[in-house]
Amino acid sequence: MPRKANITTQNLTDRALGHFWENGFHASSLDDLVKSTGATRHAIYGAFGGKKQMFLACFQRYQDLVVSPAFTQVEQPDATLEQVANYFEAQISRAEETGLPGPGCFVANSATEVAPHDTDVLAKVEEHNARLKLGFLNALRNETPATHQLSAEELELLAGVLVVFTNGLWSTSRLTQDGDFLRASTRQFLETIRKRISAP
Amino acid sequence: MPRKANITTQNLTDRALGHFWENGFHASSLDDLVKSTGATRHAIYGAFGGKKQMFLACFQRYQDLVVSPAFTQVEQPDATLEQVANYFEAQISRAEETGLPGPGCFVANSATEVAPHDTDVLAKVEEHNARLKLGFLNALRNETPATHQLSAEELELLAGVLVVFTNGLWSTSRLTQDGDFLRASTRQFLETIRKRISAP
DNA sequence: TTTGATTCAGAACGATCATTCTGATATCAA
DNA sequence: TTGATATCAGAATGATCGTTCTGAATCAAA
Repeated sequence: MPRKANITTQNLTDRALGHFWENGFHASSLDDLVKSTGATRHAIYGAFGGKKQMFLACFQRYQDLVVSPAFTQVEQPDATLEQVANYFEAQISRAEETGLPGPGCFVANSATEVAPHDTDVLAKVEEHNARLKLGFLNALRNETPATHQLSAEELELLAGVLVVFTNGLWSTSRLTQDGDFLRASTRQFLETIRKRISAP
Repeated sequence: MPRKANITTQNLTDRALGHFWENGFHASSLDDLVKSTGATRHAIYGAFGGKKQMFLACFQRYQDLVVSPAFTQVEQPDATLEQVANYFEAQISRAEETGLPGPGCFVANSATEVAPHDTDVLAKVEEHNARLKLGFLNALRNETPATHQLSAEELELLAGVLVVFTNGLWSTSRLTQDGDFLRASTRQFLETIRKRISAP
């Protein structure tokens, strides 16, 4: 049992998250993490076992801290595209407060940089994308009028399209400094989806 | 003037391109590049001046070798969404031949990994995205019926949506081994766009 | 063949990487 | 206070990084 616990494992994770989020895995050195967390190397290795495990802990923390609070509304049984729009707005305004161009999405960044070469990260990324797809599908179903225009397969594909767009959007948020552009793109996209699933 | 030129600068670039494309900038060491090109360090530094400049040369080579051949059809004055679909199909089938999950898009990868921390790469990424947007806008205009439903601003935003989707799609191609999923997603997306710009 | 420039393979370099280790310091039970 | 333990700051370690350098091999022109 620890005698002193000035820095908890969760605090450590919270402070490291920002650095991994912004710089990715390879460009985040242990020195950087020591500086940004204020913890000693000993503490980091004691808490996680290594840089990689620390990264995975930050991944999980990101989902709990950033993804879930904004996305649970999409997963509600009665959610529609309005909740999807709220989810996008929440993430865009958060990015604006932090400053654009921003770090984008921790998961999307990991998907391109780390996941292709690391099965652990790949599994977590796919789990995240599956969650997004399920939530989007839920909203699409509720939005679709009773007289379905689209088959179940088409609806599922559309949910996948939403996931693809989402990943592209957070990628864009690493480059643009214009939050309103992200907002307008999202609105156009959702308008397009809405027209697609509405009755002709 | 060189006495011996077994390996030209272009050959060097071609061979390094694959490694940077798959592994990104940070995870591609000089040792890796020496091995994958078959050239000496001396040759690499003589031809480019450093790892970073070599990366930029590969970036340009990627555009000439991969992007332009598939995208010029979208930039033709009479191009429509059919050419856009052909562009996607060309890239997806190329990825399938190379093997999925694949390296995705060199530019999209660089956009998340390198561009936020390097102004040179950022400029090239933005240039690429601007080119895509212009081409997509061209196709959207030609596809739109004479009695416009959408304003010029909306059409431009839609072109931006296409760019966002594109980046998300190539990101997905780094994770999935199912080319038909990419195809189906693209088809659904383009169907959605088509319905959006068609008369009601 | 001799010469002089060029490319070669690979060693050398200083910096930095992730990881481990070492005393000194701080904390708590007694 | 004392003694045991946990955390501290930072040095040590071996590996690897990007870059430069060295001497041998290779070439075209004399």
